[in-house]
Amino acid sequence: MTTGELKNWQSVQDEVLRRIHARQWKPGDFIPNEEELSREFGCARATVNRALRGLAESGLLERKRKAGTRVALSPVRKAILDIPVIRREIEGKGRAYRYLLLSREEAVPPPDIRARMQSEPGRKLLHVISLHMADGRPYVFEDRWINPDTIPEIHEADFERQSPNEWLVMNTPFEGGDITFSAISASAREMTILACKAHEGLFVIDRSTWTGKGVITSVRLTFAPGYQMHTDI
Amino acid sequence: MTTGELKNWQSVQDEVLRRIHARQWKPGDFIPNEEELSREFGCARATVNRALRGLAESGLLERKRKAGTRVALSPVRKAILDIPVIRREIEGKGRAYRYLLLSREEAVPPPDIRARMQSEPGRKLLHVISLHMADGRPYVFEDRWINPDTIPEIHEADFERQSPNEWLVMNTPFEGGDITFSAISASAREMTILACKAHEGLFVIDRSTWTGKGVITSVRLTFAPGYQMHTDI
DNA sequence: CAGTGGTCTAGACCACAAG
DNA sequence: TTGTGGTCTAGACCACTGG
Repeated sequence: MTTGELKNWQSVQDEVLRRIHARQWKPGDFIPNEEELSREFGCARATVNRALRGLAESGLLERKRKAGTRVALSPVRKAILDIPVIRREIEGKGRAYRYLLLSREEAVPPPDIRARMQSEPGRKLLHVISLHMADGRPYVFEDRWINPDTIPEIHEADFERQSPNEWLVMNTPFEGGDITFSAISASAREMTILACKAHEGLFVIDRSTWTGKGVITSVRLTFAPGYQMHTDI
Repeated sequence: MTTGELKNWQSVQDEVLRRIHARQWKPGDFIPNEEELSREFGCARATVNRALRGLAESGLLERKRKAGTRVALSPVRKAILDIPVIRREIEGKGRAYRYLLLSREEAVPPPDIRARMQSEPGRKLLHVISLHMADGRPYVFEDRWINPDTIPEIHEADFERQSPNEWLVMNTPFEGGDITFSAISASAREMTILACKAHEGLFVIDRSTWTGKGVITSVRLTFAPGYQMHTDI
């Protein structure tokens, strides 16, 4: 069967995907090398490379020099989650955003926070607690520690008007970080702030971000009951 | 200041990142076009393109034809989550994997499942419930519906030996799907199966996958207390 | 050692969108 | 209309790795 000329990398990728889904190329099989494919498709090898590279990045193909390219046996699928600013997330759902600063103080952090932020024992950090609301109802509760050493301008920030979440995103391009997703059961504090029932299951995101100068901030976002994080794969 | 010759796309990308982090190029700023940068760095335009394309995909740059390339104002960071087979996830943590089939039957699905799987009213689907254990303790509880119309070979699957999770990954390369993450509070059923206390917060993943023939499967994974999903950004 | 993917190049044309 | 990114090409060399 001839497939005609596939002149762009998208159509090459589509054709490769088609063959995998049609099980013409099965998991574990080696597929022809780039040079052969480029001859078959009537395009340059670079075009085939572009197509296959994408599929390898998404985990569907495994590529090794000398060995060749094979269809992944157990494809590790990758889900891509967008992490927008909370205000945008709420407004994006067509709901009215409101923000409330609950507290702002300098304090010595508890051991777990201190460890995550690699700050010295006894050193005070900025502790900001706030609430984001959608259509007047609590949406997510933000408990954040900020290291002023890595971001001195923080003292000029007005957290009455703008949430630390938004201020930091706009003012400190970070270089790296990590995110942890988990679930907790609502305790008295969450009950009060999020206006939920005792022991409701709550979705939690813990996030830390850093630059070359060290850890900037560590935050726990506790979402109101019913929150869902969704993505396509 | 001269940066010398940057001959590969990685070093070009690093240099661009450096300038953004050093706030030489600030959020909202336009950066020089590809042709200028390629002259400055002493490399081909394609090399600059490769470097900038990656940064645009990760959300740090915004590129538009004719307009040019600018540093994103509010970078929508993307977290990439690996979704491995559960057995691999457990074994990857150095823990002993065990799998238990709890039930397997043909049944008419409840309305929410039927809607998600786009199956006809009254049509029976395969319903498989199973438990994955790590070091002898419940790890995650798998409640899965499978549409035999889209994957007839399912009847040959031996779910006593291999979990539906693994069987499906190995046997049906899917074309698309969606994932939802949320939290619930443990009810009697979860208490029994996961051996946890009442009302503990549990992490939940709902996932559906499809091919051109329709929805293959829809699964709810309910994780034992303390489960965390982690990634770097 | 040799075969495969990974990358760079110089040049070309195309597609989109701002003015 | 025109400037910018998006892509393709043909060829070249490099880097890794299996045999």
